[in-house]
Amino acid sequence: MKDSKRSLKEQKIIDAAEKVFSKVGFTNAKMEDIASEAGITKVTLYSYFQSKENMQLAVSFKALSLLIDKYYESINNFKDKTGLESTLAICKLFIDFCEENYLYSESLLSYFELIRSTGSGTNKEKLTDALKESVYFRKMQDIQNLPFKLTVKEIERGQQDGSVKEDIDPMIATLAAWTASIGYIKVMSSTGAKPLFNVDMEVLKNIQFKSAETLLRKKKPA
Amino acid sequence: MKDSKRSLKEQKIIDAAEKVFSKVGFTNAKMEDIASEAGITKVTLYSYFQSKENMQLAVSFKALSLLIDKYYESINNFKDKTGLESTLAICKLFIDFCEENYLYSESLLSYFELIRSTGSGTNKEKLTDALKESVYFRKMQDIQNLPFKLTVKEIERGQQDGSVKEDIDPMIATLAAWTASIGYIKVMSSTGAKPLFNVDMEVLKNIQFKSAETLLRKKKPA
Amino acid sequence: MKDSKRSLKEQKIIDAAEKVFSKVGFTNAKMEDIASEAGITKVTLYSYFQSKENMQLAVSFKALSLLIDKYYESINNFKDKTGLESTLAICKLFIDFCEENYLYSESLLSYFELIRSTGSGTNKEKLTDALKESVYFRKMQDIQNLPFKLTVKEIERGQQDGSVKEDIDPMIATLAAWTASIGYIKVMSSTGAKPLFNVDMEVLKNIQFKSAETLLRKKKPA
Amino acid sequence: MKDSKRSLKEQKIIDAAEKVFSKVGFTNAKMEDIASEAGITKVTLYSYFQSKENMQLAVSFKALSLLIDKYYESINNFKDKTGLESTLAICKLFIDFCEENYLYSESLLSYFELIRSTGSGTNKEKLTDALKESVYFRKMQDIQNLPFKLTVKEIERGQQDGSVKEDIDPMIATLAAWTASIGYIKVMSSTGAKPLFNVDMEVLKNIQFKSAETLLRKKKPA
DNA sequence: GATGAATGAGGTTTCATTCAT
DNA sequence: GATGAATGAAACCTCATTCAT
Repeated sequence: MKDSKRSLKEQKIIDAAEKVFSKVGFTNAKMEDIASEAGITKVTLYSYFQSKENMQLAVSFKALSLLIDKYYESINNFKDKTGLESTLAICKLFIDFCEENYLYSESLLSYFELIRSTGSGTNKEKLTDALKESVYFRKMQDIQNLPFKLTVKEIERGQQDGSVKEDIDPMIATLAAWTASIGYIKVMSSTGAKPLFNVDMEVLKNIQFKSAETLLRKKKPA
Repeated sequence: MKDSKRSLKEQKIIDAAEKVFSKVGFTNAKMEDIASEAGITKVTLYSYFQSKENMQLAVSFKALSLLIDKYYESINNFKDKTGLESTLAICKLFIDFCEENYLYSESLLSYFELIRSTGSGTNKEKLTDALKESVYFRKMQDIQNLPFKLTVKEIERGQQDGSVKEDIDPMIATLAAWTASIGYIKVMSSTGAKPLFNVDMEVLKNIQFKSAETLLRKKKPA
Repeated sequence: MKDSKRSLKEQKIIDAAEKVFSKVGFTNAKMEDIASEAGITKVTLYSYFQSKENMQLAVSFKALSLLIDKYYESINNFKDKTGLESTLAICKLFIDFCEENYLYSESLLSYFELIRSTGSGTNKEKLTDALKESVYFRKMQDIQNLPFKLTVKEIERGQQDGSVKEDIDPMIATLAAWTASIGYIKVMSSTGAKPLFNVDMEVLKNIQFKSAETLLRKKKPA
Repeated sequence: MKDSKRSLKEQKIIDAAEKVFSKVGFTNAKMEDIASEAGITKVTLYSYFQSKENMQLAVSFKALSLLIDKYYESINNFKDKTGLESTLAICKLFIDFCEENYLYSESLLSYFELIRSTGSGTNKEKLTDALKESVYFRKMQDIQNLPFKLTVKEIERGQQDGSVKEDIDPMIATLAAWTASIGYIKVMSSTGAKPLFNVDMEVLKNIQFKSAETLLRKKKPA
């Protein structure tokens, strides 16, 4: 099969996987169902993805790729604005992205949890050789830090153009923003976007958002 | 068997389950292994916990119970301090608790993700009748909101004693703090507490913590 | 416990077992159910009967004892009649006995199938040492041939009083009668005494019965 | 898999089951053992036969099919002989068949006992829906009456060609013959074909056989 | 002796993954 | 490359039997 054709089919399978993962969650998803959703058989599925976990990696990769594209796009759109504005735009973008694609945010999280095993004493087993050799795993390794790097760059730009505090480490700020977003997503996802305790989740989102701004914005000199 | 004795054994089993879950993760954990870790057979295990998922609920319940106990203790210790101090202590406590017991934080998260299904159209299947009827599920339902309620109460106390801003809704503040903590935990757990991009996670924790304080603390009148 | 008391309880248990065996069959019968039917616990049950199979032996023994009692009674009632009449009475008695107590006929059959293992190459395993040592097994061995012997004796009496053919071996005749009865019982039990193919089972019984008579009755000299 | 291939494998499994059932009896037979005897795994076994009971039905079906084939063959061989001769040949065939294949005779008996539940108040539970829906159960229902029908037809032929009494209901005669055979088989199987009380079982068989002949044969007019 | 709990054995099921064609 | 069948691992379940108190 021509590469392009194979690639097309691969996308179709990933789409099917997303559909199934979204509906029943990764654990409950059956390879059989993904295959039939993609209009192929299980074995063909396996010729594209060597394992179920690999499949999830593919989804993670798609998620991260999409996210990075959006980052680039946003950064480009804000290239004439301040670094702070660009950084905040990125933060908002990330939260919105996760909110709109719960599956993607879960995939990303699960990926970062997966690689956590490396080095630490426990559950090293999770990261099998088979996995490490997977195409998508290597693809992920290549881009996994990009979102952070891009954000760092914008914060640094902000520090240069005077919109962002100078006494904050850009990497720390990036992680702080990431952290706040992840937290919001997790809490939000646990509630299914329904008001929790009568609290409109939008209000909560804004608070997290403001909090990031507070962290970054340079106070105007009196 | 006397209730107390059965309860004791139940605890022993939960301990075994925690050990196994911690080592290999919930998905990879084998009932057989949990049983032998607890020094019993699989069948006996099933006579205590109707399913593997039930077992996880038991761990979640233990986690939440422990957490709530700590909440009460902290609140009691801070009863002569301001509401703000008590609230911040609770926040710290939560983060520390999760950090020290990754398994517990995961269990809690998985529980909240589980109940997310109720009402929302998708993945309702996850919440089977069998699960709903489980003792631990009902126990969880009884206490799941307590941490929030306790936090709200302390914030309200802070508003009365003048240590906490009056223009903030206590519930929203609680969720915001919870959100920040969850985010930190998730990110931390993805890294295994190793420095991420050369950033000491303790610094990140402090930022999240400060952020909560900023949200709550009433500015001193000039 | 006094022997008499123990014996009484034993009977109560056997009664319970019979009830349960009759309702769901030996294989589907649960020790638990037998115990609760007898108003005791499973372990107590085991203190009376070392195994489920032993229990069936007890039922078999009760069945055979009852049958033998009836044989003696009938033989006594017919002691002034011819040997043929007495023999036929016994045959009828056996069929009626089995018909009225399907469970008993099954128990007897299963006992004879059980002992079949002795000596023959296959399924020797069935007859475990534990079983051989069982009280009821030994009791059965003591009386298992009595019905045959009693029948043989009546046939011999018939040969002496001229009512039964002299050229027939009494043991063979006995077995033939036994065989016909067993066949009838088996077929009957497969149909639950409902007409089979519109044939009234009573007619069938009579045929079997006549057949036995034909086999035995000495033709009157012309 | 082609139907023929699947069917072939099914036969292989049934053969394995027969071997195991014969050796240790249905109750003691382990699915695992049947599987390994058939050179497959337990799961594959289950993909062919939904349950152990189903497997027994399959054996019953094979037994009945074989028997029916023999019936047809015999009837064909005797088509130029009298109806009586053909009928007696069938009777002999049945007895020989059971004698040579104890497992088959047991299977048939157990099948007829199984369906006995229908209608009668007790032990209806035995006949679960799952069983009723089994392919082999339905197959059995389709052919279960064939042996009787074929026998009836031969008896009727005998009545027409003057070899069989006219005053006997063919169905009753059929059942009588069946009954005698079953009885013989049961008694024989209880003894393992060893002489019982020093009686050669062959003699007994002959008696049963003669008895059938007596029942059927028309007396020659003087 | 009586009891509740535990055990061992094996039937049944589901599913990711692999094999043979 | 695609397919139906098979495998292995493990969840889950029932029940006769035994243990500990």
